[in-house]
Amino acid sequence: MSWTDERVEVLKKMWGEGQSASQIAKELGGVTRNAVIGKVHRLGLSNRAGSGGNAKTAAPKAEAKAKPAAKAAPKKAAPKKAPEPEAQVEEPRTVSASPPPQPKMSAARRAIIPAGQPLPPQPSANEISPEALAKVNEVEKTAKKISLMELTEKTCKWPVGDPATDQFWFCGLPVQQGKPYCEAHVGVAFQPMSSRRDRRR
DNA sequence: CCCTGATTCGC
DNA sequence: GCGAATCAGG
Repeated sequence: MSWTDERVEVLKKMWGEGQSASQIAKELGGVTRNAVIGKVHRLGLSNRAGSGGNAKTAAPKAEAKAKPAAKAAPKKAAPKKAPEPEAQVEEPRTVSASPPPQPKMSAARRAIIPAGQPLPPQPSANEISPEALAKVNEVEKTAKKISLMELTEKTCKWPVGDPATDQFWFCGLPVQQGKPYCEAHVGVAFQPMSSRRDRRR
């Protein structure tokens, strides 16, 4: 496979949307996530925030490790510094009861839900960590709001709203590994027994 | 172990 | 230019 204009376009789009390299690779097909990342870098759009944003995962170390076999001598050098001040841009999300835009449904359709997942308990917003709750509220604003049919094993299955109304959707954000929910919802779904214990305060 | 992106370097 | 191998981190 080669990087045709169309494929590059998809790459750019998805990367811009914050999709992970592996997701993009799967979507495109015929390439690995490494290829995607490599391409991303060569295209010069390594960081997603345009300006000011930094890849938080960039920590060049200058120490070689034991190589398994005869490999080239490692050269870790030229660390990049980006002294740019962060410019957090808040997007005025106008999410009322409007139908969520459905950008596109494509090859992301491959995993059928086993139908085994028990529905999560509704967030009885009571004794959950204020932080976790705040986070969830945040997330629910930016959630993908997908429908039942759109659930995959990799989409957060946290339900929001009343199933009896059309105000019902699933979070749909990328799940925490191993969990059925995204990070934020894992936070409220799985409470340490300790925290709910002495709620009698 | 699952994942993420970053970097290097032979091709 | 490409991407596997590797690295580093969550």
